[in-house]
Amino acid sequence: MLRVAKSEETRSLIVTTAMRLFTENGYDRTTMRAIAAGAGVSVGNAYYYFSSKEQLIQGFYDEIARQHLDAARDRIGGETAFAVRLKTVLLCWLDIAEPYQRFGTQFFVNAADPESPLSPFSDDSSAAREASIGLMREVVDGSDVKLDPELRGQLPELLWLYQMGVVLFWVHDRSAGQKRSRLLVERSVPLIARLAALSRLRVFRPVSREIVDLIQDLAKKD
Amino acid sequence: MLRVAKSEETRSLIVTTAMRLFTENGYDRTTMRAIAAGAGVSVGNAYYYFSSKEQLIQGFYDEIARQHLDAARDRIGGETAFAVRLKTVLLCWLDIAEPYQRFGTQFFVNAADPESPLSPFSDDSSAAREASIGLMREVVDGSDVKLDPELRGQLPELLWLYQMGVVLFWVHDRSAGQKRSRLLVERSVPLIARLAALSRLRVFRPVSREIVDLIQDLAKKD
DNA sequence: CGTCCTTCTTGAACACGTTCAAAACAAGGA
DNA sequence: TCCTTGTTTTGAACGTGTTCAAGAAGGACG
Repeated sequence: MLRVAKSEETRSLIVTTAMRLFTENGYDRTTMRAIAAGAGVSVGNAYYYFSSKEQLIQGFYDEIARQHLDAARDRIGGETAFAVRLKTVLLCWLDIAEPYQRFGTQFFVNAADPESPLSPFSDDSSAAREASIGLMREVVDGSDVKLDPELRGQLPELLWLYQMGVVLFWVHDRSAGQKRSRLLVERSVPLIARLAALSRLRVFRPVSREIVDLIQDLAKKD
Repeated sequence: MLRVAKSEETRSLIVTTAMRLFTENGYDRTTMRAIAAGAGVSVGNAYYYFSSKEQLIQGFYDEIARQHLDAARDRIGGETAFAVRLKTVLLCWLDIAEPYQRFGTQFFVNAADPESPLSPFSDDSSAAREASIGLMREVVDGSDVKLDPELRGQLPELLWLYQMGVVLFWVHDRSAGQKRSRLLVERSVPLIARLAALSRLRVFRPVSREIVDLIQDLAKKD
């Protein structure tokens, strides 16, 4: 199948060129014509492989997610404190995403569109979403945290939502090295951990139960 | 100044036409050429009054916010229960925004761009944001809720953030009459109220104090 | 009335994302 | 070698948001 190899080569040449230009000049200032020219193909050819300009960044997004999963798993190995595990995972994401913040912003703008396949809530993203939630499950299960057992099953999904919140903050973060986002993580993680621990207290239980129920009800598609 | 009156008339004719076409056909499918033609002016003229297509919806957004402020104030008058007041304000927003959900979605996509003046966190939106936070302050102050006094000052801002979360959910909500969003409000408001009340408990105080501190530190521009 | 100045208005032109009919290419079979 | 079929590639063309040089309209002042 020399044919297939050649085809794959063209495709990857296009996406590589696109990523380079996006990081160099930003998403908006990079034209499809420039990408095609840079890759030495026609503009129509780029559209033969990618149905839109937006589509071009999906591959890039998957790449970041994959890197994060690997690096985070590596870094939390051995650690048993819940707060440390969670903090490590989030800081790790900030580390990996840092070089791309400039055009990452544009990505998240597109992702904000509920109709877009790039939305973190869309069906198209479900694989990536499940993987991220899975990582949060490892964070919980690999730790020695004591929890209301009712909460335990739902916590990974809640933590993923919390992570989406951090990402939202990061997108708006214009501080050097995204240090405000780091500050947010450093100081909100202990809070989360504390709240999770509080879930076992009698006064708190009805609240955490109701949170779990509500999320389950909202998740129902009806 | 007949001149000024004429100018205002043209401006408002353009924005009215735009709103009509947006609601009829959606944001993307409404072209600037169609808006100009519908208003009986040239396309360049539309750009004389509005610097971009996006800008055209800012006026509309202000309109919704104003309506919400009026209606919500009206509806919570007399009521003293914190949870009821909060719930009323949020349901009121859902009522008012309902007819526009279809192209409202597009608005919030644009608002997701941190660079956009439409972003709820931007300087350009600060007036509208302050007004919304002010409404939340009325919700708190007009109620008989007992709170950790440290939390009290910050709570309106927290509630505004919570409202932004509800809006984010609403944007993604495809259920009939946005009943999932209503469900979210109905059931999460009591939780919020309960958590607010818990803020006075000794075990909970360090947590609520730390939340207040964190937000203050993040608000510092440095 | 004529001359300036400001405010509005025009529509052609531009750059971009995207589409599509046509061509070029590759590989098998006659 | 020549045809057939499927894949890949091309670039002109379309529709869009946006810009801009040019002009029209409406006073103010001599």
